[in-house]
Amino acid sequence: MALQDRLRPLVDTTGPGPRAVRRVAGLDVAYAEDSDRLAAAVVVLDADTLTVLERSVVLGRARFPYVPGLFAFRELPSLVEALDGLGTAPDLLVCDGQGLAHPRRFGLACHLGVHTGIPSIGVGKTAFVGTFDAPGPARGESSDLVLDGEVVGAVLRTQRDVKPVFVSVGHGLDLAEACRHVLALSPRFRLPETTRQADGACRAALAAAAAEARTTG
DNA sequence: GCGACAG
DNA sequence: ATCTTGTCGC
Repeated sequence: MALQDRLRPLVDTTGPGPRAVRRVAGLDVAYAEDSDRLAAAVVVLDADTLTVLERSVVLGRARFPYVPGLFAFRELPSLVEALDGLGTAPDLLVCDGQGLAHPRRFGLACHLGVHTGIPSIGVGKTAFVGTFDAPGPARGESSDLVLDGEVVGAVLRTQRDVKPVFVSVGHGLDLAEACRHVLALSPRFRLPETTRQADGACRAALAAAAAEARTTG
């Protein structure tokens, strides 16, 4: 927690934002049911066509338990390894989890953004902190996610009549721009294409590793 | 003190 | 996160 408090001042919550977003990366981690095995994936998509440009997946093992508020210490190490395996650095990171919508305003998206220096966004499937009103039913509508009287994120409807996602700034851009990107990345499904691709990649890798281990014995 | 709690 | 069982809709 002290480390998060120390790094928190390094977060840029306004930024000019990434100049030109060409390569957008989705990051996610999958865990083995039993054992501490995990697979971390970073999938880079063309921001315009949303087609996959590159994938980087690493197998590893959980070295930190899941503790609400300290989530980055569990997933960040493996995600950084996967990022290092990329041929070209992405222009934007879309993380599975929260950014500023965190008890100390330093969720996984902030941590990854500060660590890499790459603009980042946090997209959570459920709320972690804060209060909010339900956003309107239309795609694109949103409401403020408030914590201690401060707007720490947005509850954004990416598909009509579908449960909204929780968007918060990670690093290097503002909330409005973050929501704009998330919406552009979610033309058809609730979750951004980046998140969906990363989720599929790490799960596939974990399954492949299990099958290989099974064959090998 | 008790319950909640990203993934 | 992961599992389970069933339902709804394209």
